[in-house]
Amino acid sequence: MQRPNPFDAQCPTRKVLDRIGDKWAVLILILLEHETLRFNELRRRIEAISQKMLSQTLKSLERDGLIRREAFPTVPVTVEYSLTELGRTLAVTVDSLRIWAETHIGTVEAAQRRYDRGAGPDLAETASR
Amino acid sequence: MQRPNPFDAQCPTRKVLDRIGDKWAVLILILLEHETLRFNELRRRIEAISQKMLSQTLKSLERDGLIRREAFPTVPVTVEYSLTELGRTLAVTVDSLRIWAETHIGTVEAAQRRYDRGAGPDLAETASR
DNA sequence: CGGCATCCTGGTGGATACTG
DNA sequence: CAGTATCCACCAGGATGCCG
Repeated sequence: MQRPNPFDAQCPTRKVLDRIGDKWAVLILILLEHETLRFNELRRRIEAISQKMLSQTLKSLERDGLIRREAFPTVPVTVEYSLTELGRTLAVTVDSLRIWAETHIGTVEAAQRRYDRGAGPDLAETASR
Repeated sequence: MQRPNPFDAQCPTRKVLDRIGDKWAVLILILLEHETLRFNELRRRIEAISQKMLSQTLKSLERDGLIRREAFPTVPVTVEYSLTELGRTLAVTVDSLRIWAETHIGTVEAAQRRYDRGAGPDLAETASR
């Protein structure tokens, strides 16, 4: 079988990458990694997410088999979201991104300030050829 | 110092996460992980990216200190892009995402088909409380 | 509580043309 | 070759209102 090529726009692997590209999805995966949460609990935890985006993101994560949705017929209704086994493996991987971000945020911000200060940071770039 | 909280919209860590959320950025990092490339080479490799998005993405990656841009005064001008040390560490992390995607794409697609088939996949969801 | 339907806007990104 | 500049269409996503 041929190796998936994420640089091809049609590649299914690219679709997965796009899904991860969704920042809300990433945050939800990280949150659910350690506990089961209800809809409004998620809403409160993720500052500034609209309920539209939350419900939309939850639905596609469920469709992808990454999270499990359980509804309990209480009044009012109670709905719990948790990771599936598959989701758990992705959450671990994604969490390493969060860790990278937390670790290197300082370096990145310093680079940004340097870049913003001088339009031409390094003059060594005019090497001969 | 207080732990960065990516669920707070203002958190700088979230900004990094958002950057990774950019699918083009991810693809560029992966491409540059193993070789230095010129502008139009990148353009050819990443199917369907517009030159606007490419140049825009390259610029912000450079600003973040993740890639290095070197221009050579040949005619016509030659520009090479490569990863910085910082960029290399991120590329490694991001690459694990690509691997996850390639590994589990089959499972995800199966889950999607199951979900799309029956609107109510599992009936066990009506547990008592 | 946990959503869905509708409406509406701003900003993302494509297409095109031009330049050093 | 490696971009920048301009214009513009589209739709992601916020706001609001309603419902089981």
